[in-house]
This record gives sequence, structure tokens and C-alpha cells, in this order.
Amino acid sequence: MNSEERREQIARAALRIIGEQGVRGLSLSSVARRVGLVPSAIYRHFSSKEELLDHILESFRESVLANVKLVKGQTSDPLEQMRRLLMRHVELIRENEGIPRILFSEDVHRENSLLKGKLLGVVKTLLEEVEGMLSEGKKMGLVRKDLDLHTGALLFLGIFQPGAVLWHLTGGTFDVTRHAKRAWELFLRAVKEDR
Amino acid sequence: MNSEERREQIARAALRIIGEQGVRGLSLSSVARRVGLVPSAIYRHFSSKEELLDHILESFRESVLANVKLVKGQTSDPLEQMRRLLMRHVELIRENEGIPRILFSEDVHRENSLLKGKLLGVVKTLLEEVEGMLSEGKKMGLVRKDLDLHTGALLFLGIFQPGAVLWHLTGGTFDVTRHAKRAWELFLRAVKEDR
DNA sequence: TGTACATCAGTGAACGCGCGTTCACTGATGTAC
DNA sequence: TGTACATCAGTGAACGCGCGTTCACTGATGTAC
Repeated sequence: MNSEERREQIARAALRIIGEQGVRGLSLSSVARRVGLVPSAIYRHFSSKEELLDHILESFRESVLANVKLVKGQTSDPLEQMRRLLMRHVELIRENEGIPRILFSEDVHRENSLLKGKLLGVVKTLLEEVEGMLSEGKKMGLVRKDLDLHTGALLFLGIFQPGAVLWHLTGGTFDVTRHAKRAWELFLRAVKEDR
Repeated sequence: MNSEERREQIARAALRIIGEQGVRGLSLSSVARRVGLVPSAIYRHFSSKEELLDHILESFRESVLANVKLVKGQTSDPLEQMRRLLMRHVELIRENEGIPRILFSEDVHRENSLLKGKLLGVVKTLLEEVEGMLSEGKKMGLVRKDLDLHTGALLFLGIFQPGAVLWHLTGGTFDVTRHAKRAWELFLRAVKEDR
């Protein structure tokens, strides 16, 4: 196993631990144990716990951008792009429960933290992409002309965010995917150009 | 100052600290310092840190229920009730930044935690109230008959939740109140009976 | 009005714990000549 | 082909720190007679 593989192995183990026990449950001891190392060995691959979290956040950013790129390649209908992006995003979160945990974690939201700025960057990027799709939708006559793009993009996030919280609070009982599908229909009604 | 006042003073100080530094930034030392006591003195009023957080969560629950009761007394139009509840909720959070912090905190979401169950209870209560309003709206012909109540209520939370996150990430720059007003108009379009 | 006792908020020293991090060291693998 | 050195992942002991919590004690206030 080379150095880069080790880094990825450690990052993946960390994300899984976060999914199970939260960011507070992630210690260098716990992640080391999971990959069969001693805590101090982690420092051969990450200079600090913060850098480890930063790496995970960076991976998330890349996944989001990959999803955006993918759906844009699949269809030229911006509303259909958004629907697909939504469903992919829900899947991404379902498969990596650590992601929402890290997004709301205080280790990331901590004042003066590099991570906080990084997270803001990811959110802004995602919002801009969605705004772009809505804007394109306007041009094509699919989206209401008087829609405020920023408001629309934020409400797009609102389609699944409360559902994700409920999913987590109920220990996975609540069906986020089904909720996202239904709430998407509601969202469509709100932004679609009337016919 | 009697015993009950002390409890409230401590709880308020704790909520303010959480607003400034997050739940992780709340230590029995910090809260004791703020009320001019010694850390161990807190144990005269709360049996543990968890009970302190529980008390704060209970206060939040009461504020939410008070808001529900209030708006129900102000108007009989269920959609107008929802709009007012939304705006009150946004104000509640703006004035107590500790509240969203605590709602997303891992000390509360921790598995096997009493607090997690309590939070789920608060969320469910709020959702039921909103569903009740939407249901009433159907009866009065104001809300679409085919609306799924649960989906509608969750999307109601989605009106401000992403905005609250953005507000926090930008350090208060983002105007949640304005966003909530605009997103409310979008929400209305989604659930309103067509005329 | 005075005495004896109970109550209780607050104190300060001490505890055990897990944590992130440092550091000198080891041992295997790769590289230069 | 063999020798000398460099590189680098991993080890294990140790550290300082802040934390939540315990506990015996103090001193003021309230209550009973």
C-alpha cells in the first residue's frame, strides 16, 4: 500500500466513524485502531486532526461537483438536471452518513476555523450551480421570470435538509428518498412557469 | 436571588455561551465564570451538564408552543397562522443563536441520549401543529386537496433551515428574515389551492 | 427574645479520563556508486 | 554484485491540558420551641 492509498484509507475510516459516532466520536485513537495503526502513525499522513477533516471536506466538495457535471451531461433540461442532482445528493448522504454530521459539526463551524471557510465555499458553489440551472430554466421558459434565483436555490436545499435531520433523529426509519421525491413536486409547482 | 432564579440565570448564560462558542465551547467552568460562581457550584442547581442542556431544550420547546398558541389566537386563517409562525420562529432563532447550535449539536444527537429523544419530540410536535394548519387550510379551500400534509410540513421547515445555516456560516451577514419572507411566497405557490 | 438545629447555596482542592500532539527510535525499502 | 547512505511509515512512551464530577467543609438564613 503506497502513501496515497493510506491517506484515502484513513480518510474513509474516519468518515465511517463520524457516520457512526459523530465528529466528537472521532479520535485519532479510534481511526488508528480501525486501520490497524497506532495513533501517532496518523501523523505520518496528516499533520493534524484538522487536516484530516479538511481532506474529508475536500472529497465531499469533489463528489458534489462530480454530480453537477454528471447531470449536466445527462440532459439539457435544467429542471430535470435539478431533479437528478437532488436525488443523487440524497443518495450521497444516505451512503455516507458522516457527511451531514460533518457539515453541521461544531469542529467545522468553529469560529476562525479554516474548515468553516471551506464549507462556506462548498455551499456557495452548490448554490451558484443551482442558480445557474434556474436561470437557464428562465431562458427556456420553464421557470417563472419573476423568481428570485437565490431564494429558489436555497429552497432547493430546503427540499431535503429537514428530511435529512428527521432521518437522522429517527435512526434511519424516516424515508428521505421518498420525501425528496414528493417535496420536489411541491418545489416544481413553486418555480415552474404557469402554462 | 432564589433557587429558581439562579437556575434560569445559569441556563440563560449557558445559552448565550452556546450562541457565541457552540456547545463544545460550553463548559461548566465557562458558565460558572459568567454567573460569578465556581464550577462545582453549578451542581447545586443542575445534576449534570446533560440536565442543563435538557433544561435549555425544554425552554425552547415552551417557546415554540407559545408561538403556536399565539398565532392561533391572532387569526383563524391557517395560512396566515403559518406565515406568522414562520416569522416568529426566525426571530426566536435570531435572538438566540444558541438555539440552532444546540439543535444540531452532537451532544444532543449522540446515540442513546435522552436529549436526542427530547429533540425528536419537539420536532414532531411542531410538525403536527403545522400539519394541523395545512389540514385546516384544506377544509377551508385554501390549500390544495392533494397536498401530502407531512411533505408540506417538512418543506415548511425547509423555508428557513438552509437560510439559518447560511446566516451562521457567513457570520450574520446573510439576511435570514428577508429570505424567509421571499421563500414563504414560493412555499405559498406550492401549497395554495389554484383559483 | 433567645437558643438549638436543619437547610442549603457556595467553596476549593482533588480525582480520573481521554484527548491531540511530540519525539527519539526502529526497520524495511529504495538509490547511488 | 556489494556496500553505504537516504528515505520514510510505523512504534511506544510521554507530555500537558481541559474537562466533568466528587466531596468535605463553611457560613448564612430559616424554623421550632
